[in-house]
Amino acid sequence: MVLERRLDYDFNGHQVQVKRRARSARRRAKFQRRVEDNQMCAFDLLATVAGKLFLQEKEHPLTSGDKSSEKIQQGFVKEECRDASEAFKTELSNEDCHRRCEHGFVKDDSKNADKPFKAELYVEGSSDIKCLSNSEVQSENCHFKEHSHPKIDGNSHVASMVANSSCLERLGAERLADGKNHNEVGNLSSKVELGLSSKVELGSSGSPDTIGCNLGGDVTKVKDELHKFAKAPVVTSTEMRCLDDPVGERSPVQLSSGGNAKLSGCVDNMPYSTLSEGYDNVPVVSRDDDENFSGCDNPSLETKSFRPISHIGDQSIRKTLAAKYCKVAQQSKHDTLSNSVEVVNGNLNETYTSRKNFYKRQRSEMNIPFKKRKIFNCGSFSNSNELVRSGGTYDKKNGASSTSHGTHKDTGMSSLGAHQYSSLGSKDSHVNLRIKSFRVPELFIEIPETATIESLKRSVMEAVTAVLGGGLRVGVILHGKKVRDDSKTLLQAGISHDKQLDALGFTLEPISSQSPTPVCAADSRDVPTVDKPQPLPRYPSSAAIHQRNQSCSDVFPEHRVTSLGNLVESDQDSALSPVNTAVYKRLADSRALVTVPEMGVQALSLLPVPQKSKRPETVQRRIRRPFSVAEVEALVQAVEKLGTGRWRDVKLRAFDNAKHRTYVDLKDKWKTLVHTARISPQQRRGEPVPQELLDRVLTAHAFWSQHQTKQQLNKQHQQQQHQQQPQTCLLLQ
DNA sequence: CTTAGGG
DNA sequence: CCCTAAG
Repeated sequence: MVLERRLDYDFNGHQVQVKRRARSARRRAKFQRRVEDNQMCAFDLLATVAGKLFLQEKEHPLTSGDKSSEKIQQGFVKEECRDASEAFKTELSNEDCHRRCEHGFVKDDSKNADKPFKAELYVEGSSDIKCLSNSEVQSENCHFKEHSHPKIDGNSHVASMVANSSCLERLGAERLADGKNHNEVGNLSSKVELGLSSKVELGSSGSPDTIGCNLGGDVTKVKDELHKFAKAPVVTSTEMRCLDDPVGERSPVQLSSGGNAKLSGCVDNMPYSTLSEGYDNVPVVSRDDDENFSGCDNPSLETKSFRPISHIGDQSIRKTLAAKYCKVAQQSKHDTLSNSVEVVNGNLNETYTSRKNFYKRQRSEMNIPFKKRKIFNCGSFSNSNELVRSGGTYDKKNGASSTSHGTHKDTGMSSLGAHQYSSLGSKDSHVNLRIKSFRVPELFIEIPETATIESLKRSVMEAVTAVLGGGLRVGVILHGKKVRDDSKTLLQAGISHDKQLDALGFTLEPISSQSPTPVCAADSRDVPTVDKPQPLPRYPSSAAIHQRNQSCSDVFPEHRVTSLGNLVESDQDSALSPVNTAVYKRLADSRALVTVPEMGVQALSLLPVPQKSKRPETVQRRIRRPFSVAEVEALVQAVEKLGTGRWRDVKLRAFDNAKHRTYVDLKDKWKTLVHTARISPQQRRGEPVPQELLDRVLTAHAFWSQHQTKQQLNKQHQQQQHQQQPQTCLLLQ
């Protein structure tokens, strides 16, 4: 990719420069000057940030007390920046990795490969543009508060970074691209800023990156949260992504670098648990410091939430990422499903090159197009939607308050949630179960930057309802084990009112996934009255949908009505894409439990994009959905029967229900299958396809190729004959 | 809209 | 997967 290459180049260029110091004194001197300049800039920036933080601190005395501000002032930014750049680099190098966070960016002139790249950060409140050289931006701790920035020129973007003293935070700065680089990631015409408070964590090496913003926090109100989210200022295009915090509480945004990124030791040393605690209930919304978290009903919660933010020290600072990609990966063993909403915006001009294509795509499927990593920023915010019910009633208050006293007994899986309530105690003892929260699996939302907040809200709502209504099934987990036998009674399964059901958990899983995808956990001491989920057929059909709805309805009756089964693709396949959710061990504290199975996210990431988008949004690339073995099997079978060249028929015959598989996809898959079959097993990637299938692929391919050739020959013959015949006729006449 | 291929 | 040229 051009962009990546270019970025790499920049980075490399920097490295090169460093290594070749001796090469040219002049160059060195130049570099030096630059460094100095950058340092100055960095300090300026820091000062600004520090000032801001200081203000915050004042505002939120609770959180004061860290040395971070001091550090910042002292210029401890270097490390962090370096980390950021490294992370960035790492990310760039990993094409498949969606997680990208932005950091400073290159405003590069391609001509100056040798020079360190310069990143420009725009800090709110400061009219100056700060320039940090790559090399300069390194420091162990950087603490920046998020800032929003107006875009300065057509291509410039704001960079905002906030780091907290705990070192955990990190953020990305938006990258500025110069006018020439339209394809650069950083090149966004605008930025959407979701004000979410979150904590940004830098993954330590080996961990996946993630940027997440935690949305609401406590549990309870998906809707509210979403609404809040919607209220966040959307400046323009950006991809936003939020992660849920595994714990179920608001979590910080995590940014991790690619597996290789070297992060400063800070992160590693920082006990996550500590952090997490500090971040609990971080307010999701706010765009700015002074903005209050309006959705909070619970005072205590509110207070709590702010604490982190205000803290310079160990709390997170909210940040805005304007960035690019952020792949969320949250999940550690403890994670729950990620529910994140991803809003992707792109630069219209760039991305949207063809309206025609856009429509085309829309017509063909409802996939979520992903613009190639270029253009978009992401902001992520995770919305942990939590539904709290007590006695069947949706209870927000409890949700909020429960958090405070929440005793979480982690049993294998932590408890996200449910607290139990006393049983009603009747003859047939009932189990009252309270599910404190559920996380909504990842959602992708595509929306034009020109869309209104209202439409954004609607889109999010639709996405959420679609998922809740028809894209999920409920799983029951007891003592860490998934209860698969749906025919068992609760008692038989070990769920009774007189037992402590600490280990009872529920999960929301994509219907298509076969592996357990715990989404949420609940713990209850009493017996749950909730039904158990039923395994769905691999190929969900209408029947499957039914089931889904039913199972969902048990848990979320309120959503049943809105289920938009149709919006959700019936993926039979299921996605198997290995979730990038790598494991985040650091998210330790999590009370949430959750293990994230592979397919979970993917299946859920269907994008409930409004069918008729009023505006063509940026064309985005569809999400990648690797073919499952079952799909391959179906494909092979169909091709064996129909032959190559009849992809539409193949589609109808074998993938009629898979809306996300177009005949072109099938054709492409066949192409890759043929290729795969021809290469050595060692060279194959992805989910291994049984050799037997590959053999059939080759056989079928050979057969039909030959067939096709013959047909063509026949055709030619016929044509020749036809041509001759008329002539003959004429002659006869 | 489908196919077929290159990217 | 995307994009397109050709039917």
